[in-house]
Amino acid sequence: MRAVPEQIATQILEAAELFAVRGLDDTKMEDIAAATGVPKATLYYYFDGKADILAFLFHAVLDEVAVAVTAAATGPGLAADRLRRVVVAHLEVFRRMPMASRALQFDLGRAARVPELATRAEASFVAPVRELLAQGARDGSLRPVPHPAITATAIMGAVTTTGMNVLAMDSKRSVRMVADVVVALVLDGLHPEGTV
Amino acid sequence: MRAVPEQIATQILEAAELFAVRGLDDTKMEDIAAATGVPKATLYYYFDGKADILAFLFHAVLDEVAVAVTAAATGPGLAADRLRRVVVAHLEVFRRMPMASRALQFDLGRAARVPELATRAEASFVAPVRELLAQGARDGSLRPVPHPAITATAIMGAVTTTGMNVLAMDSKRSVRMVADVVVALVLDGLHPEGTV
DNA sequence: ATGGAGTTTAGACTCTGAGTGTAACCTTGG
DNA sequence: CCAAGGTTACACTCAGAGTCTAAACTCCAT
Repeated sequence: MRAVPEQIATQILEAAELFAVRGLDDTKMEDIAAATGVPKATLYYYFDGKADILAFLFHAVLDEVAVAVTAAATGPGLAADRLRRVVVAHLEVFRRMPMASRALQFDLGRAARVPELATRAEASFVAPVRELLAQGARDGSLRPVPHPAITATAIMGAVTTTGMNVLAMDSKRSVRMVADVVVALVLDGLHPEGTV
Repeated sequence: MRAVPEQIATQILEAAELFAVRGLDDTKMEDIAAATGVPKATLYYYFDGKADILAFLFHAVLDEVAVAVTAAATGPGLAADRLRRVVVAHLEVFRRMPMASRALQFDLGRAARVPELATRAEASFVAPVRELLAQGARDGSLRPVPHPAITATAIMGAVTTTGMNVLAMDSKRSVRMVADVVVALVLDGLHPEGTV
């Protein structure tokens, strides 16, 4: 993949809906050319193929997540507060880039096969949350957990699944409300008050 | 899709690894024929095409989940105990059918596009858990939540993501241990003891 | 201005692989 | 023994990804 000009990058992002609703396979290069206004030959000039265009899109989403999550995770305050802000920040990406998020979910397998993308997904969310769990155990704002990596994975699953199924699919739900539900689950659990 | 003979069904299940590691597109009908020992023409006799074979595989996984989760959800005991058993039952499927689970995750988009499969996935997990949340609020074993559907979605995300990334990918982790971690997160939350 | 390097595009081409169609062969119950 | 339906080989069509070529254009640096 060559350095992609601004103009083309924007077009691709805006055409994310193509991939989101039909998936990579049912999207012809000519469809992409038509939707973006970038001729097929030019697309091949910049990208190594159809999958490479998708990878570019995923890259953009994961960058967005990485930046937002890192900022939230390394900000001020107790670990528990930062964890809340991490969840909100991640969920906001689903609202900001619903189509690209859906495309990512849609062709997840293809993304996972590009090792760099899988690593980046891990680094964008699981690693920061795992670190936050350790800090929370230290500053007393979070209960120590026996397997932070697995707990972090579970939290990521809760966030991405709600982000995907609720925020990216239905623009009427507010990010704040969904975040409150997820944060309440993750921090308070489901046991009735005073039972823990 | 015609009624698939036992023999062929078993072969397909066993060949799930093909789809799990390469995805549907990079798997040729000839690959499937070679892996299963079922000639290409015979595959086309029983299935409506490549995607239909994948749908059959997904069907098998979701049936497994639906049966296990329903049994756990409708068993005896308080809602909180049943919720724990639901999580364990669901996670056990990832261990029992790791390759088919990975295939499902891999080509998730394709599955979601087949409406019947999407509905079935919803009915297999989200609906029972949502119902359990309502029962738990009644029997006092679970805290009432403002948006049970979203909470149920978040729980499903936590379970499927850990099942996928931990159990289906790495056979060394025990289902019991992973289930304990997820259940602790979902029931107790991360707040330190006595804070809630 | 001129030449060269890189960008952009059209269009024709190759090649892979999904899916079809046909006909042969086999198996089994009546 | 026949008929119906299961099973298979093989040859075929067709869509679409990706390649190649060459022309046109842009933007410098000399």
